[in-house]
Amino acid sequence: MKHERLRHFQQLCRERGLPFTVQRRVILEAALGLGNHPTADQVHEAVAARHPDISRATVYRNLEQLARLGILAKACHPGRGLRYDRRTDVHHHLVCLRCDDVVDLDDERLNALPLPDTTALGFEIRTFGVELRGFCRRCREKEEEPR
Amino acid sequence: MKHERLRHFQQLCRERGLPFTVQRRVILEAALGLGNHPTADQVHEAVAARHPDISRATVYRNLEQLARLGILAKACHPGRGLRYDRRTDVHHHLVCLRCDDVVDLDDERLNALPLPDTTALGFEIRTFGVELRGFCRRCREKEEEPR
DNA sequence: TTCCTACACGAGACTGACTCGCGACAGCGG
DNA sequence: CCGCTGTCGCGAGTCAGTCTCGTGTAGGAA
Repeated sequence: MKHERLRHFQQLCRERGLPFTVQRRVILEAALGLGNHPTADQVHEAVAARHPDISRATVYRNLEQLARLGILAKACHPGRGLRYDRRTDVHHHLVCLRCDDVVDLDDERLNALPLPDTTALGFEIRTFGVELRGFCRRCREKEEEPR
Repeated sequence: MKHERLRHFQQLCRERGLPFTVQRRVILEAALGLGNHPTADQVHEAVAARHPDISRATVYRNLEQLARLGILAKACHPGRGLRYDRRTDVHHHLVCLRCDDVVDLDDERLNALPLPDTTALGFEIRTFGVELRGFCRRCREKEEEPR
């Protein structure tokens, strides 16, 4: 599975004329090998264990690149880069994958979502929200191909 | 509506024996007055316009407090404090409101969610995920009342 | 009203995450 | 093997967020 994604990545690089560097490969391998949603610095640490000469900036640049190509996803945890929302009721977010803008959305059907039973996990659900990811109007208008 | 939430806040402070300071009130007003998901620094900026003597640390402290009391919600945007997710398929997240931990969840019914029509907004949905917020097992076990 | 105490506040230094600019270097196509 | 183009490593810079500590103030008691 890891292998398959490496090949996929290599192919994408070729298609877009991006050099397939050693660093890129190592960084992707490390990211795939790490479990639950690592930060860029955690990936860097993992990379540095075997390749101490790969710099932090390179790791940041390449994770960004990998996310743009859709080989990795971005996740965001609360705790850092935090924002505050004056709405505390159930509502949803449209998140632009290109410009990172977020706008609120109300939708009856999403509000009425059937919540899963998480008691087996010991998790007590208090509230929820759906994150719809895609491209906003503005970004679609300046329709450049994702670099 | 703003007034009502201020009263609600004042009442909560009283119940928990928290001083209802001028700063707290001003900060809440500012946060309610700002639109789409301001950062702590944006709130600070808005506050500073009329109250230049309110420090940044105070704004941070109080926003945190307001979120704990449930008067504001935390939202997180991609862009900062970013994490990378090796899964690019549709899956969902359990987010603990106390310790900010995030774990993956798979659920057939959530995967089959009826997505709303956002063409009127010019937004093109590519993927989505449901964020279930609540309390994880570990935090529920050290069941202290939320301060 | 005045006093008391616990908590909150302000200032500013500090930490750690992230970015930028630049000269050197390495894929890759020819 | 050569040259072009984009990437790399470095190190300094920026910015968000936190901590410490001495001072101030809300709110309850007298």
